[in-house]
Amino acid sequence: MPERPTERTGARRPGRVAAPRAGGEGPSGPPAASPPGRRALDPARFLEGLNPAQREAVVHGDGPLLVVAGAGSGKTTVLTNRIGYLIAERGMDPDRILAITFTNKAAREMKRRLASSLGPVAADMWVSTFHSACARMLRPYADRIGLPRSFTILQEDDCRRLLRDVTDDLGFDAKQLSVGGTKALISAAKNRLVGPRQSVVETNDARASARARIYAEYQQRMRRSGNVDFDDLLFDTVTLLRDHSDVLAHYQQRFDTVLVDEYQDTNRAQSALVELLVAGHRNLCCVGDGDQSIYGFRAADVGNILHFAETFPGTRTIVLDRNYRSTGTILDAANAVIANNDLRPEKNLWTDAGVGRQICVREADDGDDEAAWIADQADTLLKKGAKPGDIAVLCRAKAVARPIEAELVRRGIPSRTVGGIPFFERREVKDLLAYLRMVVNRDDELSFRRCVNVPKRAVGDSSIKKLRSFARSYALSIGQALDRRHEIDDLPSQAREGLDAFADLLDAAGSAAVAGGPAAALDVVLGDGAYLRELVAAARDAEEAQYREESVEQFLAIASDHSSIEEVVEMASLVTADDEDDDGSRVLLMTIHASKGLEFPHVFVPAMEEGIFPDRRCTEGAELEEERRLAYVAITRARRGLYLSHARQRRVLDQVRRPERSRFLDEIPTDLVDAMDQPMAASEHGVDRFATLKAQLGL
DNA sequence: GCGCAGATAGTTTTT
DNA sequence: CTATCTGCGC
Repeated sequence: MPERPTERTGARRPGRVAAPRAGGEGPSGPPAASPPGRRALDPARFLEGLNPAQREAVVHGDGPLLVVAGAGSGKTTVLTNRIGYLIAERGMDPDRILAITFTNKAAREMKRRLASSLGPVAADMWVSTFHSACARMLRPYADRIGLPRSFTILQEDDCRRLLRDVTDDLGFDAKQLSVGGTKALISAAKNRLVGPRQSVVETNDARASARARIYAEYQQRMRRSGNVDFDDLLFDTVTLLRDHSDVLAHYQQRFDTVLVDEYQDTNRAQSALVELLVAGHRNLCCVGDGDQSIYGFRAADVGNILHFAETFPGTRTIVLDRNYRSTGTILDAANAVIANNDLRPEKNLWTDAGVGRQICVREADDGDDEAAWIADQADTLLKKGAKPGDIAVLCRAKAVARPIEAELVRRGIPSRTVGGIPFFERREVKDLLAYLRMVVNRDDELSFRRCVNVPKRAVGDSSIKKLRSFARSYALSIGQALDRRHEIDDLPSQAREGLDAFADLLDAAGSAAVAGGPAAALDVVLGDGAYLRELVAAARDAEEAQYREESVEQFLAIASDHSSIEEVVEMASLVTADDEDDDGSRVLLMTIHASKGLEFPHVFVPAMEEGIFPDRRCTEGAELEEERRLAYVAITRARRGLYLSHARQRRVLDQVRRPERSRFLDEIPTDLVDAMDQPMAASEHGVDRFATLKAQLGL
């Protein structure tokens, strides 16, 4: 049976004790056997094994609390233990705690830990990403801001498709106004809480003002079809709370305390949301590290955390700078690199874990040589007893990972690229999702266009165009136009029949969903097998056909796990990362961004070259500092071994380049680096040392 | 309205 | 290099 890509909360799993670090755990009986009821919780449990600073953060009472938590300083422990302590010691109602994380993965991990220390009550807590929390708060009141409550959330590529349409329809040249650029501009505007109107006012140059007009039209069409994009979730929720004091009051009273993880990565919209929610009681605990702010490109504002105490007067600030993760050498390197940034928090990570071994820096001939070297090193580590899951390759950009993965595959080293092809981005899954969306929200024009003729129903582009222009001339949504299709006279009869069949199918799927849930609705959609036949026919080979069929099966399995179509659709929109379990059996390849919050015994960072890392567009000012923070994040993922590499020659965009080694490499003190500046194999495994020496001597 | 082939543009990082 | 788009013939 194929592994399901998602998993719901681990609340029902038998729990382990939330292990406080630093092995001071007595033999005081295993609570694992029966998760304790709330009454039975002993607050002291949440302080066990914590250092003084961590303890202080856990027991802090009312009022704003900022925990500046360096990498590997036990911040997740502090956050979860604080929640446990609030419940156990202060009798706080789990149902009235809002904990916000940045990624689904982090949310899941926190839920898991809470479930194991608190038992079933943990399931009542709101532990979610900003985007999920917003969707949840927004939906019941969506009509207040002119959105149907059945609004659906658009994926990135749907947004782009819509933007392309808008760009064309307004008569702009897509070559001069790239969709990507426009999307970035709109996204930045929304994240700074700038609406279309203000955006038009703010611009002066021609290109930006064209984009502002596109923004306005894009927004209008989104509304008309009952859609929101990711950024709208934040923007609209803030608007809702700002403009509707009764709703604001409701949510302010709903939550007794709010906790936010990774606060350095919040943007203006997110911090505004938090400020609104806690304005009454000011019970807010934010955790973060300015040095790990790596989402500036997504409008994150480090200022949110750097100026936290000014925004919330009376803030208690606690710095966690004792690192429990890495060796002294790795920390020294990280500290040395980040010290080159101007704007940063007051802190320096330290450890008493010992120096550890030196950092290995390898200069490779080219990308292939680099990949071979990494595979060699990984192989050696495995032979010495490391598990594949102890090793991670962290890349600045996804493209860098490809040749490395290929090499690992060639060598038979099990590996997995995290975030490769997300499940919900697969074509067949998107097709089926479009059907579900249409059942929930018939006005969703993009979904309509996606599935109306899949499988073929003789409703081609020109028929869709007629339907759209009919809709436009009567100010109807696409769903209303569909329902009044008989009033359109110039539709070919085949298309007419196709639309009839389509509308009937949606109705049938809708009733099936009411009776038997989302899986039943999908059964109706898949009904006569036409879709599957087409899917298989379109596949290049048998392998692809099977892969696609499996996707459909998996999607059915996911659907049958949910009680309503709405739930499936929302989950699919919000869960983006692929959630396969890491069972430690594979070397992981991922972007540095994706690695935040994780740790590995051995970390490789390839392509440490000017132009790639730092990226060629980010070589000065604030952008360079963000690149440097990224390097800091990468380095601090490593527990024991750190392997940095660069190549003298690299093919980028099919061009051969000869990049300089990254300045970040030169910011690491040379005494921390393997003395020979040669393959790790040299010092670590005697065999290769002679070969290297001989090569150097020209023998 | 459909399907194929060739062109083509796009590549930082993600909820 | 590769997913997506355009244009052409059917």
